[in-house]
Amino acid sequence: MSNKKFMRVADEGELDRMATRFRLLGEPMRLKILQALCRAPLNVNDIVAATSSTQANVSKHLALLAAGGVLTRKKEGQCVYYGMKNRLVVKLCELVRAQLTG
Amino acid sequence: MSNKKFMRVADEGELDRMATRFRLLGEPMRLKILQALCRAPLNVNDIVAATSSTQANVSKHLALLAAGGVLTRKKEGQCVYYGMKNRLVVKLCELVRAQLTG
DNA sequence: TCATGTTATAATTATATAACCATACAGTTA
DNA sequence: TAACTGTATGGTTATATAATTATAACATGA
Repeated sequence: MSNKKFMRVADEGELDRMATRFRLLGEPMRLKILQALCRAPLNVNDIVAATSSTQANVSKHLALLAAGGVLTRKKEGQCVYYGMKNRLVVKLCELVRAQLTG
Repeated sequence: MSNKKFMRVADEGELDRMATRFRLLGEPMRLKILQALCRAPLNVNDIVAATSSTQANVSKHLALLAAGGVLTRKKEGQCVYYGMKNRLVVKLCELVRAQLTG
C-alpha cells in the first residue's frame, strides 16, 4: 500500500527532518531559484539576474538549499556554480503543481 | 523530460501557491496529524489524543490543512471527522522520507 | 432551560525567518 | 599593494505563524 511507509514514520526527529525539507521548498523565491537551476547549473550572478533579486538574498537562499542537500556547490575560478543535486525536488514540484491546476 | 513541466512554471502566482502547499507540509505537528489520518478519518478528539497536543492547536492545524485542500471535513452528529482528501501528500511524504534515509 | 461534550476562534506571546543594507572575504589583475 | 569582481555574512527590521489560554458556538440529552 502506498501509505504504509509514511505510516511507519512515528519518529519525532524524522518528522522534523521531513518538515524541514518541505519548508525549504515553501518559499517562492527558492522555487524561482530552483526553476532557474532546473536546466543547468548557474553561478550566483546568473541566478541573481534570473530571479531579479539581490545578491545577498540569493546567496542566503542558495546556502540554505545547499545545506539542505537540494543543491550542489562547485567553485570554478572566482565563480560558484550551483546545480540540482538530484531530480527529487523537481518531481515534488511537478506533483504539487499538477494538483494546483487539476 | 521530467523537468519540462516545472520549467514552464514561470508565473509568480503559481510559485506562490506551490510554496504555500509546501509550507503546509513544513510543520512536524501537521505531519503528525496527517500520519494519524493516513489510515482512516478521525474526529478532532481522536486526533488530539493521537498527537498529544491541545485541542485548540489541533483544530487550527486541521483548519489550515482543510483550507489548503489536503483534508476533507465531515460533520457527524457533534463530531467532526477529518480525512485525507487524496493520496498526493502521502506520496510527497514518502518521497521526502525516502531521501532522508537514502 | 441547564448541563455536558465537541469543535472553533480570539487574543497574546514567543520564535523563526525573509528582505534589506553594509561589509567582509576570496580570487584575479594591474 | 591596490583595485576590481564575485560571493558570503553580520545586523536590523518586519512579518508570519506556532503554541497557549480563555472563551465562544453548537449540538445533545437531562
